[in-house]
Amino acid sequence: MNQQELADLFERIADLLEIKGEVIYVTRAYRRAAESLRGLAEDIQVVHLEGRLTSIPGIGKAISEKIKELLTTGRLTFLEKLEDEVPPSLLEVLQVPDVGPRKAALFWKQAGIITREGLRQAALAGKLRNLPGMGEKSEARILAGIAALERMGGRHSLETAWKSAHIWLEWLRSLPSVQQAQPAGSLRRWKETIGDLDLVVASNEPGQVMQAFTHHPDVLEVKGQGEYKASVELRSGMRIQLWLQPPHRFGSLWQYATGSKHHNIRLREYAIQKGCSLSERGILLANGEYHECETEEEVYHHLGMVWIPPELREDRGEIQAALENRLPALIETQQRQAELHCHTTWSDGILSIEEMARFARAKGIRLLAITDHSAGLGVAGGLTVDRLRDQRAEINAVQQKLGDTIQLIQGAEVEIRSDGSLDYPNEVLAELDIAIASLHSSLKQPREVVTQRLVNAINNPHIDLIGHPSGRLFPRREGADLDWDTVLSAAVKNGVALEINASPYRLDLNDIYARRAAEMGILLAVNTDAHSQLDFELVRYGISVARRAWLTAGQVINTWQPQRILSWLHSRNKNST
DNA sequence: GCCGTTTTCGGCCCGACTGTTTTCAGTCG
Repeated sequence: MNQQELADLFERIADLLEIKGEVIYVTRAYRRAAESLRGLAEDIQVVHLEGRLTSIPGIGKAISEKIKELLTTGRLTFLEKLEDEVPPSLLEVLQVPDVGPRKAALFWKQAGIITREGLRQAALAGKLRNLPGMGEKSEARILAGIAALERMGGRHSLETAWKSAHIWLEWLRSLPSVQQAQPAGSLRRWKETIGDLDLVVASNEPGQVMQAFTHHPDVLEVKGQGEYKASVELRSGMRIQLWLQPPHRFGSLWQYATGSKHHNIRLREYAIQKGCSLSERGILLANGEYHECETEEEVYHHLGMVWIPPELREDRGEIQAALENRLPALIETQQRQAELHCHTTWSDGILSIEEMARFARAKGIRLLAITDHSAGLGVAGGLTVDRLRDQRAEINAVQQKLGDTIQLIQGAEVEIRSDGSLDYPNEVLAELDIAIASLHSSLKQPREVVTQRLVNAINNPHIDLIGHPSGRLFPRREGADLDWDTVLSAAVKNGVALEINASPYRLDLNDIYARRAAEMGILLAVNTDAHSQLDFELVRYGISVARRAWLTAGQVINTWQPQRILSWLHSRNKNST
């Protein structure tokens, strides 16, 4: 059992306890522990074996005992008893919008409802309206909520969300009563996937903005609307939440709406320690005065810390670091100088080597590695050894044609076969300027097997970089169940770099392991894995993972001068021969 | 249930919005 699964179980316990009626602080403690486990980059087994469980924030005596029981027996008596008391199927009722723990308990205890379908039937039969605190409107909301749940496509990719957000922000900015419109929420923090779009607006005529927003032709339904915020569902199924404040309070609003929730809670707890109270309206000082903030910087500065980049606002130590003025100088997109992973018509790309090189150059890329697939990946039309050698001639020819405006090197994305061997023999790998090894198949192998495959590749002296290490694909394919401690240790030992694949459907390594890797001294590479010219634009998504991982430019190879990258690759090759 | 340069006990983020209420509870972010 890994920490993600443990986190899911503790969330489950929190939900069930809440329905049962446990005091809020107990359930909050379980949620805090779950969140902490999700952000843990270390292997929980190792933490357990070294007796360090209670050093994890939010995990004390009681929860650490439960973790021990789960890790040693695979079961948890406490949860089993709880599930006897509270029907677990109530968790699907809890997912219905506007149904929280109190309502779920009400439906269960007073109407015998324990499933979502049961809830739907009861609502259709008009049996909910007579329950205490319920009425016809609440009953209708529940039916609408169940319907929404069924048509909602779940979370959106970062790319989908940003494309939509840009259109809406442009539209909002075109309104005469809007002074400022900005992205907020998980979008602005560049989380891997996005639920709702959160947008914030500064305006002195909030009523006009609200009116225009809720009457936009793309709006299917207005879910809620007040003076300061509105929530709508679009015809596309996406939801948008809009927050409004006058310009002199915009900083407080933007800070609040950006989150994360855990970051805000931590920040507000800190504010209390300092004798003030923080909210989306401003800072309530000890003397009773309200300090309103026009900018986010004012909010953080007032609390005695530097402004925190949104990507870091996940309650992973950023507030302490900001107080001590030791936040990293995060990598920026425009610092990218090299692209080390792309495909051409030689395998499954859609452009020739020359076309890719020209487009890369236009994007400011000064070094481009052509890394087509090896033969083993049948679907991608991978290169045999003979074709690989032919390709070198074409790369040289294009290099000659383009002169010193861009440096081209030859690499390959070498398949790690299901038996752990590599797709090219060592003497062929040795001829390459850069060798990337990637997993594409047999990702469902048991942890020890799939981990060993990756470690074999890392141990090969000719491999420089591991491509999209876990192999995950949003939204469908889970990554391999890797033993990350083993993988990262092998990478450190061999000086092999790990890729942060920038495709919004991969984002692999993720932020948590990228941060851990960098802390261990492993080099990272942010690559787009481009198959066409448009894919070069995806770099921003990869950079967002790097920023969420607290990375500086120096830790990411792609920001290095071409000459430095070549020296690094050269030194690796020399060491191995 | 967790946690502590104001506490090992007594706290635990804060406000907007909705519906059923007539002053508030529940949900959400």
